[in-house]
Amino acid sequence: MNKVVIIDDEPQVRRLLSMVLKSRNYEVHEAEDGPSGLQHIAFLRPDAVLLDLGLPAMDGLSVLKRLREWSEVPVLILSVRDEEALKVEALEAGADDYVTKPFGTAELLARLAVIQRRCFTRQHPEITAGNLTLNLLHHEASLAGDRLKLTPTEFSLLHTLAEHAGRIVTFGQIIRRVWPAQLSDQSEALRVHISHLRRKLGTTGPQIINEPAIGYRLIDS
Amino acid sequence: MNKVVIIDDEPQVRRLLSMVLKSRNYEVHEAEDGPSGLQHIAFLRPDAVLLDLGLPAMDGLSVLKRLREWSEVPVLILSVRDEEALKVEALEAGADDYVTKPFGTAELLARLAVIQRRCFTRQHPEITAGNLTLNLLHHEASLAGDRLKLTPTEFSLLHTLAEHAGRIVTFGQIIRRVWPAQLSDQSEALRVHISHLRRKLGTTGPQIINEPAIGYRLIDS
DNA sequence: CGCACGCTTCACACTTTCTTCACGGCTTCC
DNA sequence: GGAAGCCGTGAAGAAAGTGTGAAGCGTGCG
Repeated sequence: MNKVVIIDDEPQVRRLLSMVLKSRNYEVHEAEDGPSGLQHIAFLRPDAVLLDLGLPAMDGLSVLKRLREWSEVPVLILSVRDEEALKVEALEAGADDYVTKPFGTAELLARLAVIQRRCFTRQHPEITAGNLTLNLLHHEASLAGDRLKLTPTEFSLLHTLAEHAGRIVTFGQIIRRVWPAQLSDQSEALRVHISHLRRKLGTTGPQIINEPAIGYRLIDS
Repeated sequence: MNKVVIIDDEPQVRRLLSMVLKSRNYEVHEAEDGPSGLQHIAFLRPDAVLLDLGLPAMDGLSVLKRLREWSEVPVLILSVRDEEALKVEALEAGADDYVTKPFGTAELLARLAVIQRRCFTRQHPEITAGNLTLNLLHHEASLAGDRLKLTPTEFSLLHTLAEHAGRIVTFGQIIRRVWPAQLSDQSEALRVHISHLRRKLGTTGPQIINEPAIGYRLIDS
């Protein structure tokens, strides 16, 4: 059965969603704020998340960003606001789709089905490649037990490579991941960051191999 | 590079989209109606499609349904209409997302990135011919399990041949695929690259057979 | 304000890949 | 058999792509 976590502070919205989804055979779990929502997700490993942007205390965008540090579960954003800026921000932060309240149940279910159509290899909050370990939850990287000091961009870049360790990741894939919705060409910057990463990884850790005109590959050893 | 096909009957919309996407390093191809759009997609195998719902003659929904019979390329719907019924119908027919005109370029790019990221984690498109395997997503080729080190041109060339394994591919077809928008005659270079490929394929893999004055054919060994 | 930090841009040396050229072998056709 | 066209491949220069030090730019902070 499909598990869904709903994060919304309004009980009546949660009840409505819950009813609709249960009638479609979803297993529904509710949370009324960001922190408890994250806990639910970490514990239950749902197949999708419905997230309200307008939460008290910790807003939906922050929840999403935190979530995306360790999980790629499909997220459907719910919001009363119709501001393009917020939509874009949420999409850039890793949301999979966006529904504006009030919404029809048909549209909701259709969009939910779309974002779920992709089946994930569920993600551990930790990635390892050889003697390299990335803790996505805490944004920490360590090499053979020693803590690496990485800048945010470097971490994101290494994350992208490590996630597909051993395989080629194309320049386009990297740039879309590390610099989402950036108009200017980042390939110049990319080379520099690769250079920095290589220095920090040293000769004992995994190596970043260039595949000319295609991309990079992280290999153990 | 990322290939995108735009299907829209309004030239100014195509031009705007084309400009925006080209600045983001997409390779853009335009079509002004459904049938020619489908032809483009079939031939170019783009990484994403932007499809207008309000086309003359064959409407966007029909195009999408036809497309989904044989391709899973990510499709982003463009439409002036804001009817929920139509949105839902398009999403259910297999569209990946939906943007309502007029839209901001930032939102467009963000949504395009999202549906492409989905493609990134999707099942890897692979082509096989005998003991040769081409992973198009990662630009990797392997022969009996061992990875082949191919240059971009060699990969593209082998891709073209493998896609039609067993059948003749003419010089013209090859050159148009491997060197698009190249005016000078590449037949000299083609022979050299074929030579290199043959060496890398060795005697155990598929063989590249010359059909004099016509083209080449890849046959399983 | 001045400083530290991270990101980007630039310059330039270096590496890999692409194209061109040369030449010899092969096939076809008369 | 000979001429003409087609093809394969080594070698070398041209072009494209890559690595890295250093400088410039913006931001946040004491």
